[in-house]
Amino acid sequence: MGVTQTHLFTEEQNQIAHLAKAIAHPARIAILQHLIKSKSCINGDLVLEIGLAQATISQHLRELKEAGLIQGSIEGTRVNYCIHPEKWSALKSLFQDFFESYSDCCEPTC
Amino acid sequence: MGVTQTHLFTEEQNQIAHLAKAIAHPARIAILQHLIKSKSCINGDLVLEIGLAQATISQHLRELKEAGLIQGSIEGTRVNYCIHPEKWSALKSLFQDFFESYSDCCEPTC
DNA sequence: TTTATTCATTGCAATATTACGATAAATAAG
DNA sequence: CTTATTTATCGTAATATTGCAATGAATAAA
Repeated sequence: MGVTQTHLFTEEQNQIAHLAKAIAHPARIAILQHLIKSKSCINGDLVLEIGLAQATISQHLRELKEAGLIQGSIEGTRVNYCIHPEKWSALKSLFQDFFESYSDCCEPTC
Repeated sequence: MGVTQTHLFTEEQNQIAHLAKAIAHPARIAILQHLIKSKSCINGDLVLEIGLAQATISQHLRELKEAGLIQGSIEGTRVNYCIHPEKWSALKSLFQDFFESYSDCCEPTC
């Protein structure tokens, strides 16, 4: 137990849940918002901006990278992280479709 | 440790993260999709539809209820669960704004 | 070369999540 | 009243997440 039974669900259900999990932490939202605001930014900025330890930020960045939402390019001793445009679009579409599958079709009956 | 430092983040960041967490499990996505499809439905249906144990489904339903995304009304021995329309709208708006804060403003620089 | 800077990784502790059997609570059916 | 049926809750085990200090790896600066 303690492990999600992904085989019980559709590809789409797992995909939505997986991407939701990637953004299911305020630090990761803060990171994404900061990347959006400053277009591209370096890891050190984030440690100052957010009050978490460097190791913790690095871990959150890795999770976002593994989900495909951001990408990083090495620039000397620094790393330039930014939003992955295509993946962001895909995320947006996936969630939009999911959210609209309700408002399109349904009226509450209880 | 192991506890999220919510005080470091804005209300909005915590809100988005919290709602993302509520839908960050394929079983909960499956439940929401089923509620959407069948407009209103009972718990027992979900146990059959999804392959998880009754106690597990009940737990997921509670999490969705705590996030405000669904509501349940007792009907005999059964409970009629359905999407909470206002909360669903709020969720949709919150995420839409978040997603569009990127595509509105930014071109990748790396 | 030596030293500093930046970021990733490792290892660990605390806590949260996922899943389920067992059981309780409430109503319906007999 | 007795017996299902349905759902919630409790307890527990397995695993995942969060956070950080310490350390490593790589480049830049001196």
